[in-house]
Amino acid sequence: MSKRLNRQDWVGAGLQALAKDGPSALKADRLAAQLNVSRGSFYWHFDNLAAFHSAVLDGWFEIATSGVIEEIEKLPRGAARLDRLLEIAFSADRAMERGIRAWGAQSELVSGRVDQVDGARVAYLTKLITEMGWSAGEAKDKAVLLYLSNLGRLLVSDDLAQSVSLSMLQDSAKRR
Amino acid sequence: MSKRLNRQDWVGAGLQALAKDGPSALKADRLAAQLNVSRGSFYWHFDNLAAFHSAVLDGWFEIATSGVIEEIEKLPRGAARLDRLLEIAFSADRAMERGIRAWGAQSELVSGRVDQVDGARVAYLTKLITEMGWSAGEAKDKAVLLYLSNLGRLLVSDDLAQSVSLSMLQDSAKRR
DNA sequence: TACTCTCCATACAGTTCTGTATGGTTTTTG
DNA sequence: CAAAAACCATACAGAACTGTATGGAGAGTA
Repeated sequence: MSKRLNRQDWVGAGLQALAKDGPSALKADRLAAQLNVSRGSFYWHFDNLAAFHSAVLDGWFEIATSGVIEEIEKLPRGAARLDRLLEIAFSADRAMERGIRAWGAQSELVSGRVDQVDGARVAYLTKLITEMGWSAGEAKDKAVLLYLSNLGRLLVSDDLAQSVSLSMLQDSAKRR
Repeated sequence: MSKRLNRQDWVGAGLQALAKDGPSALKADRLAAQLNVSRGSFYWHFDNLAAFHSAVLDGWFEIATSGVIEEIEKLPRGAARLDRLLEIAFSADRAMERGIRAWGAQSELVSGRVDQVDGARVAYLTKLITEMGWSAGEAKDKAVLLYLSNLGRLLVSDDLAQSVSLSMLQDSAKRR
């Protein structure tokens, strides 16, 4: 019944496990059990755990950054872009973000990559806010606060996260 | 030279290790090596790992919440309280906060406790902002955004964290 | 059909941990 | 000082992993 697996299947399972159970779930052992295959399959697709981890990180990078920016850049320049970006960021997978950050707390390599992503996101956000007419300095400040509060939202309980609305975030970037 | 250890020593070492290397450092094995004793000591002070973890969590709770609120409550009611609270929150141990959240991503028990702390902090912050003359609704919104942006700041790279100043946060709660 | 990739199972050796059992060594106290 | 309490070392059994080696089974291709 269950078909044969490829690299993508393993990476996908890794991302899912990371979101659900944290970085300690990123083991060949457990993933194999969950996918109903033996570790033989794992070690065919990946040289070792480190190689697998690197692939998972790449998978997240694609989902969390490249993919999003590509989508935004298709929209016409203006308020619509910022709206869409905030919408995407606001509804991001909280468990995933949690898992990634947790992973970063235990691996320099991962945290370096995460910091890089944070930087890129803030830079892009700053650019969009600048396009809305704010000065460079104001835009940077607004972008940072906006990003940090949304990031905080992603890392906090469902309950607390739901007490802040998308419009509350949008307002902080638009109101003059 | 190195004296004999008590429970507190172990808990302290645990908190330090958590901040430095993440939750995967919370092992009897490694901590013992680091403290230059054998695991015999560990298992004399704690029944098992779970008991130790619980003690570490209690230690964090004390530092991160009770201790702070006690200090604030000694100050006269008014703006000074909010200032001091934000000052403390702003300069909190980022590595520790990272470690705790990372731990929470892998343990329901821990994340439950963390959510509880988040709730208590936001509630207290709301109270202080209300005391400054804002309506209940406005105060709650301001408190949440303020808390989330500072939390985000604690979890992000040094570089990004330093791009937001304490006064930027303070302003968002004070400006009319 | 035969050959060749791609994918997987199994068995083995080795590492890093947990928890228990037992006995020894300090430190405190009556 | 003697007994008790607090603290620690060592040795053992076992769980949860990693990585390697080897022998297949399945699907595509000449």
